[in-house]
Amino acid sequence: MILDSETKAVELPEDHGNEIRLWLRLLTCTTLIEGEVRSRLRERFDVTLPRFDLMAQLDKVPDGMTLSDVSKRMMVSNGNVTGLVERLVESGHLDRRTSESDRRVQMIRLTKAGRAEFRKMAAEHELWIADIFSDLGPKDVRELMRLLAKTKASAQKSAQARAS
Amino acid sequence: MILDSETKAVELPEDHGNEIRLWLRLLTCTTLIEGEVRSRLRERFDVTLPRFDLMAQLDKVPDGMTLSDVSKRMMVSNGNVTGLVERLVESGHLDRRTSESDRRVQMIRLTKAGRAEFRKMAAEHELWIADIFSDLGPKDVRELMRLLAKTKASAQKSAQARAS
DNA sequence: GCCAGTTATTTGAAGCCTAAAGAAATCCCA
DNA sequence: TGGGATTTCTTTAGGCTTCAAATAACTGGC
Repeated sequence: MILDSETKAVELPEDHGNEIRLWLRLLTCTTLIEGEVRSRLRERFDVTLPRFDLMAQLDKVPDGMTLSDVSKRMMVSNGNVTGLVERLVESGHLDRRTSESDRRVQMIRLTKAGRAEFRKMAAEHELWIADIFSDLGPKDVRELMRLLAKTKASAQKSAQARAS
Repeated sequence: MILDSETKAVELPEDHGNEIRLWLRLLTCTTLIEGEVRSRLRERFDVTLPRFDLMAQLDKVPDGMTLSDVSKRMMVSNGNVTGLVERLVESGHLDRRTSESDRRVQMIRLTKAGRAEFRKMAAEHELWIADIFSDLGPKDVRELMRLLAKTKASAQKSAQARAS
């Protein structure tokens, strides 16, 4: 607590430079890696990152999921998913059908060809990621996981507080 | 080294699950925070994140910089910057002029109004970031900075190796 | 059964983003 | 000094992304 010349409580502007620098560094790392993955996906498989991400979500579930589920998991808007799915259905990677129990709901899943294609891409993708992080030892990886979990929780708390 | 039944060297597919999980967590953190900052900028100042980022780059230099400099610093394409700048000049935040020594080059800088506007936004932005990271202690912040620096270097090395 | 409220998705407008091709200016070196 | 290579920026086509509004289907209470 700091008091001014008339003995009144004063808010001193604190310095948050370290947090800002941390955020910028986090952003730089992600942008760098994301750009690298994006380039390689395009070069190697002529596919975009959002399409790959969507297929990755669907590969985890055999029976497909709803558009809303996808949109929550990918942390993008509903309208975004609509267009993305449309193009992937068009190209034969996805299968889409209206749920019978609730006709508002669209169930989507990978086609056989889509799944095969994805598995092929995922196998290489895994090697790229391993290479990108190859200077980090197992201990570094563990520690980063821990600190990022803490960061995620902190950010969620902050977002939650604002939303309510 | 692993040998198969005929005593020939064999590449065993290694498991890179931890690296993949680390990358996904890194991406989640960034997406979460970026979305939060984006929402707040829109709500509070009706400005987009790319515009804020561009203005942040220009606030650091009094005499402006070239479009190429901006594009390198922001890690986005040249064409992208052209459009962004156009809109910010239109709205009176930026001043743009052709360099006299090299007529290919466009020098851009914040207008007086643009700088004032940015400073106002930046002050609040700093508080948001501080709040978002508020569960991390100073030690956590230092450790994250260190590990992300290492990550960045590793990713750059990998990208460099591919490019050459 | 009906209506108000909620939920799932789509649409539309605007902006962001990339890659690739093109235009203009400069550089460099033979 | 001429001309090919390079650099800087813009343009184009296509796709991604958001927000907000619209549509359609479901749910719960009466």
